[in-house]
Amino acid sequence: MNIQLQILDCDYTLLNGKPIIRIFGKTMKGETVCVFYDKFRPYFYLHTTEDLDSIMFELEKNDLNVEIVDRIIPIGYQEPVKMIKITGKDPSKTPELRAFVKKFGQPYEADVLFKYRFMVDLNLRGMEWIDVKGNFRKTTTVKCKAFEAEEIKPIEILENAPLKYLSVDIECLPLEDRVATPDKDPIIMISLAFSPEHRGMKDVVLVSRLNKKESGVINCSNEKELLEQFYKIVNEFDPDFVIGYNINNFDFPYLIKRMEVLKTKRDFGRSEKNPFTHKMPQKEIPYLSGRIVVDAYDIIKRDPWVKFKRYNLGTIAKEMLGEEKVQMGGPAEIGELWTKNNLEKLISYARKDAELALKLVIQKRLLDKFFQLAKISGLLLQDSFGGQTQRIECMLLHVFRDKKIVMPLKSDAAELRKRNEEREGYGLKGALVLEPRTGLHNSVLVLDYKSLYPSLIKTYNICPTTLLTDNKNIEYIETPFKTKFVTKNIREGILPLLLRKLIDTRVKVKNQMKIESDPEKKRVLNAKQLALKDLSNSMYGFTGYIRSRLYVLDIANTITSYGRETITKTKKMIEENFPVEVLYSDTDSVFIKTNINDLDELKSYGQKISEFVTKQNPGLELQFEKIYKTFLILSKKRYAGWSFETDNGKWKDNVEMKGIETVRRDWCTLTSDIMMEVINTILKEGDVKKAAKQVREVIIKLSKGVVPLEKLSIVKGITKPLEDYDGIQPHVELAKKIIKRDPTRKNIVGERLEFVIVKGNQLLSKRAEDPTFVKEKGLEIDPQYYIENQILPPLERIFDVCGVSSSELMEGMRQQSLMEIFNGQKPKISPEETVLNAFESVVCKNCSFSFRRPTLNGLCPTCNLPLYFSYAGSIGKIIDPSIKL
DNA sequence: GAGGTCCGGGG
DNA sequence: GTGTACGGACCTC
Repeated sequence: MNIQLQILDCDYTLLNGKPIIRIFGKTMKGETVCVFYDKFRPYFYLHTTEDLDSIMFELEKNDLNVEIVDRIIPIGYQEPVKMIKITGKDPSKTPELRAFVKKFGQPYEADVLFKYRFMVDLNLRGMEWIDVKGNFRKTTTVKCKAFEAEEIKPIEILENAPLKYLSVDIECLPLEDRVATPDKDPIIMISLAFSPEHRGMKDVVLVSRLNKKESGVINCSNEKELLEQFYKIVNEFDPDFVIGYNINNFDFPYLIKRMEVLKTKRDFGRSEKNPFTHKMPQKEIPYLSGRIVVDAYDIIKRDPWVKFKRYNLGTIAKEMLGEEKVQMGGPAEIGELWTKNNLEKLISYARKDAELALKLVIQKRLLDKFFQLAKISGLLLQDSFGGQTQRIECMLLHVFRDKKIVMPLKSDAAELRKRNEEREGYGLKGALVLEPRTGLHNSVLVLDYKSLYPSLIKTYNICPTTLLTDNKNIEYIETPFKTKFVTKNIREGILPLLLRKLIDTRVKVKNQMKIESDPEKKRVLNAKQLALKDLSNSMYGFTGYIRSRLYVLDIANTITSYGRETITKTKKMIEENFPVEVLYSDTDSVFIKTNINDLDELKSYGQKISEFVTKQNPGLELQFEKIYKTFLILSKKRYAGWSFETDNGKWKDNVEMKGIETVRRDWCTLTSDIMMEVINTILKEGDVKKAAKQVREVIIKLSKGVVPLEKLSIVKGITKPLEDYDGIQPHVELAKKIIKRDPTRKNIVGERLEFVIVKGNQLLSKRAEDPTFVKEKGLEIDPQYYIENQILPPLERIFDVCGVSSSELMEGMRQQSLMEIFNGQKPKISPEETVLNAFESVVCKNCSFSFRRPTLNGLCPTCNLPLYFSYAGSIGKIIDPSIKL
């Protein structure tokens, strides 16, 4: 008979020293099935320059199955060579075998995980569907139905099987004055949330104490029973996904340790595999066979597109779901509520946390992109949460197999050392970032190359497999880095081929998206195109990543050098053919200053420039990206702009900031507020003087002590016992004071302390105080600290490039009394005498014509009258034009 | 700015 | 499990 399954997980077990592959999957009806397959053996390749026959003889003597095959070595363009394919019996013995055969030559693919060896060979991919021929059979080794396979084939089904999600959150009780440690401190509650409902429940809280009966709560007589109940429910519900918030780093390791301590069953995966964490030097990663562990925290934190100030569940739930956690005054309150048997709040707190983690994953569709990454790359979903390297490796393995190319081993310590040394001497030169013309500018166009590196790889056939290392008489392209690659006519590189497929598919998917009306299907398509984009963009990094299996520094350097050449040429081409100036450029984008004010006109001008450049650059496409009506650039990678982009034909504006942090953990909200205010004034009103005034007003408010304490408090966490801190830090000193004042508050490790700096003669760090304490005692804050450490440092650079020095910004602050500054006016300077130290343009006051650079004789070409420098709305002389030219 | 170190989330 | 985290912020020189 045949069954069809969606692949959730894959591993193997040994039976009589032989491996049996297990594929855990789900049928369209929602049945969990484990497919057993015993016809697959571990193997790898050996390349040697010695006599093949004698080595074969030697290997056969050791009871190994050997065969001579033709394979291509991927680094450097070359023809296939003879290799020995060595087939073993037990995958776990492969490292031994690999070490043994190293004396005969170079092994290939001898460190590919057995499950992936199998999946690649049968062309199977995580979350994809398989059609299996075979029969159901009885087994006790897995907890679901078992199916003995004769034949396994991939099939194309777009839908997902019905999947089940379980969210888990534990609460524990620190017994002593320290963070909860699993070898000593008990778990008091386990909260579970189900999707779909389990026996009519959408959630349940397990409590390790007998208490009054309540719906949605299961009382257990002790912690051991609590763990047993948990085990029972997980197996009954049989989830495909086990979800949590920071579950990888906290809940799971803690649970496992407690189960060990209390000697309860721990195999809550779908097989009886017992230790279900991989022990790694510094970290254990939970792994449940047959299920997928999903840590919402991990996924949200790693999203490169959305950044949050903090990643605790409270902040994330509020920002992403608009929901609040149940308020709890830290671990101390948990202990207190538990001791006083006041469980109502504690239960709702636990219940809410599991619910929030579940909602994040399901409502925010956190898994969509990973489903697609698994389907495209071939990784199991569980492994798709990791880094880019594994994804590329897996994709390459699939293509390499088709093309009879072998995958090199991962680098060992010696190889890594060598690469590190090579890097130091030889280096990997990155992208080109041009020195910007700092200051405030108007009417700036942003054009950029869409996927520059992937396009370059495709266009120039850049790949380890096409790199020409010796002088063969063959058709090739020489790159600006002086490396040579054979042309596509000779052999299409694997990276170019993969990228071509990824990019073409992405175009197709995006077109499908446009005509798709079903929002559900559209969402899946969108996840797919995002996954394709992620994969295309990470291809370049693979050749330059130090632990890469295809580490070829020359290739990484070739790509970046092509990038640098492209952007340099682009700038030149634009400035030579259009009356504009390229203000700044980073990697694949150019910022162009124009004299056009109308948005639509600017856009079509931008398009005209990009078309012009694109025409002269085969394989590459420069695109109009957006307009900055005003653009303030401080330095490389640090700028702000008032952006205008079209959305369905309408202009949408936004104040954007890149590299300028307005929000930082170690800044108080007053700092963030004033930075935002200043940048907005400068960008939207073009009024630097007004912005400076806004700063002076804040300084005056600080001096008068009228700024609310909430705006001045800084938050820092106590992460370790106080005696372990070396230097003196404000929040640590405050912690000491707090304990001195209130000895019952011993458990301060792990708490986040809020503090303000107050006036006094002591060292700064000794003057940190709790805001509530400051209010109670009527203490005064230290304005000098806030001005010098919180207000001025982030603002100085902004005003500096706008031509206002920090002494001007603080003008008179030290000499005059505060009231005088508050009321006083700056002396008036006639426009002709204004001194500027940067300029935007040169203007003629007579005909109002403006130029980008001064004329040679300093006179207006039409009126023959002296020209003036214009900057941020004022006209005047320039202090030292050579600096800014 | 290069290089080294600490830290995150969780209770 | 054919294994051995990671990326960013911060500090120091």
